[in-house]
Amino acid sequence: MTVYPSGESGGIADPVYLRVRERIRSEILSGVFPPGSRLKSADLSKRYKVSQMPIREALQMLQGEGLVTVLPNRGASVRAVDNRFIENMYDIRGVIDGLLVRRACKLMNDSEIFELHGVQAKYEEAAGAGQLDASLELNKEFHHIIYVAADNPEAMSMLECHWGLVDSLRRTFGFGQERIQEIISEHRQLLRALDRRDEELATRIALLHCEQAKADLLRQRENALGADPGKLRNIRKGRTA
Amino acid sequence: MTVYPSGESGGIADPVYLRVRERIRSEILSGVFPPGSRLKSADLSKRYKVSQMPIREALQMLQGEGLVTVLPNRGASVRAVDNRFIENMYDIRGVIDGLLVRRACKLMNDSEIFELHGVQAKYEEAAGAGQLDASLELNKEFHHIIYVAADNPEAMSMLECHWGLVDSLRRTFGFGQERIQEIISEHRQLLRALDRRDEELATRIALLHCEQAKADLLRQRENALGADPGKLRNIRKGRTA
DNA sequence: AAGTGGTCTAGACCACCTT
DNA sequence: AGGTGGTCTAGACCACTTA
Repeated sequence: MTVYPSGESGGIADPVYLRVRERIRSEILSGVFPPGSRLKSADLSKRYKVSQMPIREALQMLQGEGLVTVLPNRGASVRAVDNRFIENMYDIRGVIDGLLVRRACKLMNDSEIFELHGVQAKYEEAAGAGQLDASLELNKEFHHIIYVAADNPEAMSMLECHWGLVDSLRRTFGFGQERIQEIISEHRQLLRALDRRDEELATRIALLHCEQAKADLLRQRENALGADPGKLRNIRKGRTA
Repeated sequence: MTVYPSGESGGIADPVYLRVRERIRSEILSGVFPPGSRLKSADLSKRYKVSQMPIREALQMLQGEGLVTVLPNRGASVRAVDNRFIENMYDIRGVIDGLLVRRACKLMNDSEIFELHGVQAKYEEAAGAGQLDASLELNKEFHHIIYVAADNPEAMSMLECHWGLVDSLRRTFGFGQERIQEIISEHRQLLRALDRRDEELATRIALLHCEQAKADLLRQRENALGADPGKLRNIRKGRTA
């Protein structure tokens, strides 16, 4: 028996095109397919031992995530995951998150805010104990509750679509020393703003939260690349594999 | 010889999955497939006389536009294009547009702003002469120049992805009497803010511009549905065709 | 346990780029 | 023209839903 974890591709993704999507994404992020390289369906077909169609689908979805570019009759190529790309992603994230938090602030009832406090408590516990997986999950849950309350499924799916990418980056580069404490503090500030129903403040904090996350991720990435210079630049605009 | 009109699917879309996408989109918007109805690839396959794979692709893309929902192993269904949906779309549009205008305000050089003035002049001319197609096109060009200058291709493609939908809605419901004059006025205000490099003001105007567009479209739609009540509610949660 | 309908495969087809 | 590689088709396969 296979169970889908409530709509997201969070756990074990059953259909081939979803599994292929995961593999391609992780291989792009780990540098197997360098920026600019072309992703030919025939190659990938041999590599993953599946036919071309699921690969096409996976590539389309990855285009939705911003990781690849697909042109009609011309195939797919890897979008460069450089500082600019990460900044762009987080800038988008920031404004949409702000939008959703603003609306959530208007629409959430007290019991939902109470639930949020509970998740935050569990998050602080897991983060304090240094459990990365659990805290990533709880962090996701924290924001998810807000997104659902904002009652804008279109915006929510945009954000959650990018979450896969952000998650992968986080698992690759980790968090800075003090970032966890900052996250906790920012979440607390957000909770306070929600408690007071202060839309302006809540929106501002959400934006700031994304700015800080962006800055931290860029720092972490800078460090990782500085320490291990060959890691993501093995080939410049090279062949597929 | 077939020529692609500069990357967008603006003109004649060659590959089957793009043509199918256009047809499904227009049939959803014209009410052939009512909200909530399931889109079965086998049915569509017979209807359009193509095999299932291009249809799958088209549905995936339409999911990206927000028009349909696709669940793994469970197929696609039509997202309700109701007031809430339109509001959500324009809310997203507003914040991303704001983001791009803010950055464009920082990054644009004088010649680009000059070009913008030129497009605006042509827009006012076409709009004054009541040329709907030309003015829609020039309006698109106006915003496109700003988006390109903002140097955030990820955000730009999100916006332009939704443009197809907005365009279809506009062609269906048209503009309100005074809306064209408002657009001209709002564009002029935006130009003035850009001339002065006033980021805050420019961002605020961009947001307002989207709010007004949203309000106008909702009014137009309300009128159309009021005048012709059966048009989009022929079936409630009905079968496919 | 059968049925419906989504997914995958292999190979043919055809658009675009190179010579 | 030839080659590469994206796209399309038909049918088999298999997951999920009905009875």
